[in-house]
Amino acid sequence: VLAFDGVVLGDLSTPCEVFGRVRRPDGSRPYDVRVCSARPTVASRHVGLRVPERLGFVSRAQTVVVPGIEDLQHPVPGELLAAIRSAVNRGARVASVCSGAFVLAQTGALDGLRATTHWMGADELARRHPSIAVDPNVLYVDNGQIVTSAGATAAFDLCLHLVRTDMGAAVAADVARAVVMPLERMGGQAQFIVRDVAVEQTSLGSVLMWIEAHLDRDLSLHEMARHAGMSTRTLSRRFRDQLGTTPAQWIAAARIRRARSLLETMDTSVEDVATRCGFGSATVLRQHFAALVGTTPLAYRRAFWHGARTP
DNA sequence: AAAGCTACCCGCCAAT
DNA sequence: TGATTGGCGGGTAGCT
Repeated sequence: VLAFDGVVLGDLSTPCEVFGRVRRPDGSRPYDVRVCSARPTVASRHVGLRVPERLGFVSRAQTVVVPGIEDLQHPVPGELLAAIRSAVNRGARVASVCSGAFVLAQTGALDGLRATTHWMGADELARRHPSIAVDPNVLYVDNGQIVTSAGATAAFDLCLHLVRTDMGAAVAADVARAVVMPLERMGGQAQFIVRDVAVEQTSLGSVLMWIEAHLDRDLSLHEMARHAGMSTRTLSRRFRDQLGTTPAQWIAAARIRRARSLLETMDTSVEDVATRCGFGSATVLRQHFAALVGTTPLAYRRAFWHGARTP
């Protein structure tokens, strides 16, 4: 992970946290995360940092992360660009976060590729580098060797995506839990993952959408498998391999998302919400709600209500 | 809150 | 031969 004067602190710390917490099933750590900079200390907006590794270490990295810069007008040191460029040339994987795409673009590594960056900077990036196809509407763009991601929190998605391609979905799901990935993305992996071409092409993409559309039904593993055209055993395996969860857990998370949405906008009883989400009873809803959201349905409604009250 | 019971999950193995 | 699938069974999480 590169550091430099004017680095965006969150973009720097997120890869450290995510990759640093990854564990294989046997407990070992697949990633050795190092922060590298030209000089031993760098200044970020709110803090000063003492950085353990120099840029020379970049030549040993398999993956190089380029965090965002606070000021797009500030010139990027040549030695930093040189380190990135040589990493690209020897085939290392290079990923930019947020405005880090501007740094990466200056090395020429993005020329002719699709890329993304913070949406506020998308136009500027396209203006400075006309040969880059800038897409501001995605969380990240994976070109294989070169990866770019959008604003701050998309760094989580980028890192988890890389962990998933390296280590598989189960390991990625574990680390997502460890860093307390927001429920929206974690439980609702439909939105997060259906966008992902690799997964969308597999059989699960359509099954997940079918499930989402029939959440209120009593979905048994059997029924889902029949609809998916595979055995229950294979379906379970698919969930573990591609989503890192079990069918039942995934459905529960999807139902809770639906429940939250209903609680925010509809003034009906918890019992009714439970029925509409496919939970057998309000008790079951409360149990899952506590486990996934951390509160009770009514407390959640009190905090997040934004519908029209109907007497 | 307790208890019985269903169905889920996953390791294992034979078959494809 | 290696990869994938589907069935079996036991241990149990979760539902009634």
